[in-house]
Amino acid sequence: MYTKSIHYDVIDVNLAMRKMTKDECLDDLKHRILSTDLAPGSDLDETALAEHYGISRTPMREVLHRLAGAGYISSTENRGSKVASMDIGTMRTFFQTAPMIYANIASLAAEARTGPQLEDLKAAQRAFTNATAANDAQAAALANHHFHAVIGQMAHNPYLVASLGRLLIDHTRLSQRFYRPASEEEERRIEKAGEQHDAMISAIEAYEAPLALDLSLQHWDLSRDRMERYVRPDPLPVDVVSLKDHRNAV
Amino acid sequence: MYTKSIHYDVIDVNLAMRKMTKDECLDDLKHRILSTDLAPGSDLDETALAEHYGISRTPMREVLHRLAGAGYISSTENRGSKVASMDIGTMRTFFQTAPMIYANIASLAAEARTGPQLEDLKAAQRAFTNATAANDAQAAALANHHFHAVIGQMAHNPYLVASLGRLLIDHTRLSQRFYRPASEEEERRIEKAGEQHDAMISAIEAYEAPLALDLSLQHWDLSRDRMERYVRPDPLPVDVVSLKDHRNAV
DNA sequence: GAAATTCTGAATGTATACAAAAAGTATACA
DNA sequence: TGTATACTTTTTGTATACATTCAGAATTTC
Repeated sequence: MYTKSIHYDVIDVNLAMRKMTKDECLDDLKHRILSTDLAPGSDLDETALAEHYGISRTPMREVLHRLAGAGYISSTENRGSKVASMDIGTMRTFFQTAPMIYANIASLAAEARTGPQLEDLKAAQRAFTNATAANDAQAAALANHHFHAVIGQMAHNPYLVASLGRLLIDHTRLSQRFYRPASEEEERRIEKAGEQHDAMISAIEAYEAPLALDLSLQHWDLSRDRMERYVRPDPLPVDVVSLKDHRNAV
Repeated sequence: MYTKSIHYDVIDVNLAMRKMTKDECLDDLKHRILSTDLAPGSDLDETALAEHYGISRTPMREVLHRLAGAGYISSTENRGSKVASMDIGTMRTFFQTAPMIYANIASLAAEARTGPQLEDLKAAQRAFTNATAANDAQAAALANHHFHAVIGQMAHNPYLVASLGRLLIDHTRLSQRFYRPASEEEERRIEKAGEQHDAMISAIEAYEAPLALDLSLQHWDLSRDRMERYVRPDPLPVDVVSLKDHRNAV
């Protein structure tokens, strides 16, 4: 999915494009929402979107309903759709819920995974490491999303996968900027996330459920650290004058 | 919702009815699926349904997509929709997942509930006791569904509610026949379920999260017992002859 | 007679015209 | 100036005709 990702010039985003199929349209909108290219809370005009994707309003509306069902957008009767918002309440709930779901999903995945799914997972991990190596933050976030979605498939639990899908939407949007290392320390953390992915693959491959669970919790801790560090960064220097001097000195 | 429930003669189910609004259609289909009036796995013909509800295919398709998004039905491209199936694998997963979600939802509900929601919950419980008192198994199952859905709203956690919604669909369908007591013992169990509901209401009202969690686990145990008893009933008597004698003696 | 192929029909999928609802704008009036 | 109300515009919702797809029947071929 993320290897054959759809590419088109960002400049062209608001111009009509050659007839896209309904599924491509669905995938493209998902990617644009996950990458926060479409900001949380922004309005979606079905006529404009239909024109943009070169399909009529009927299938466009169907796509929007599917996105609403999966939690990507929220629609109100007679008042259109908007990209799912991410307010402070959502974030709190997210941090509260994610570890439990992730851990259980990982454990179930290690119990129920199939061979082909394992190959998918390894492919997703390759895409992830490629993206981080290329410093492509957006691709890395999407590849990470896909990696965890595949683990969800492995878990073979439609109930929990419904939660997981919604968690991943917000997780990916939150972490959108994290894979562009701001410091050596950050770079080391991204590296570590990749290593944790590899460890999780091994545990799942060996059907070691408790280990997979434990690793996924460690992975969550790392991810949470980075999100907290982003939400609550180091405060700006108080002594602005000396900072200015320092700048001038460069 | 379950107090002003839609009534129409069961005989009329396959005849066209006076123009229903889209939302009514959605609710009616949900009820018919939850009550297993529409059996798991059965095919849904969108043309026939549209005619039945007196709306055109466009809004009918929208309703079907909404139902698919919520897990009531599953649709395949170019091959229509069918009521979500309930195979042995689904059941296993259900029993595996339900207690965790229910318990966490109950705990969160006790932390976050609002006043109006508490009133909704009490109303749902009244509907439930009325239905059991009237020996209306179907109404009881739907009222029970609503009761737990309201607790889901209280929890204020869209991630877990996505799981809960799907669990409740299967739970309600599984327990469809349970509220028609087959014995005094069964009657006592239904009574106990109602008492547990009351205890949960009190815990939630008092913001006592750990208690609500514990009560919901007890409630689950009872529910699970009854489902197991249904799936694996007492074996038929081996000594058929003596049974026959017994019957004749009556 | 069995297998493959081509029809045929019944369903789903799409486009478009029209209806209804909401939002925005201008005007009248206090 | 501020408010209310009627009108206009924009956007969403619905119906319907048409296109496409798929499953099964009929036909052909070996």
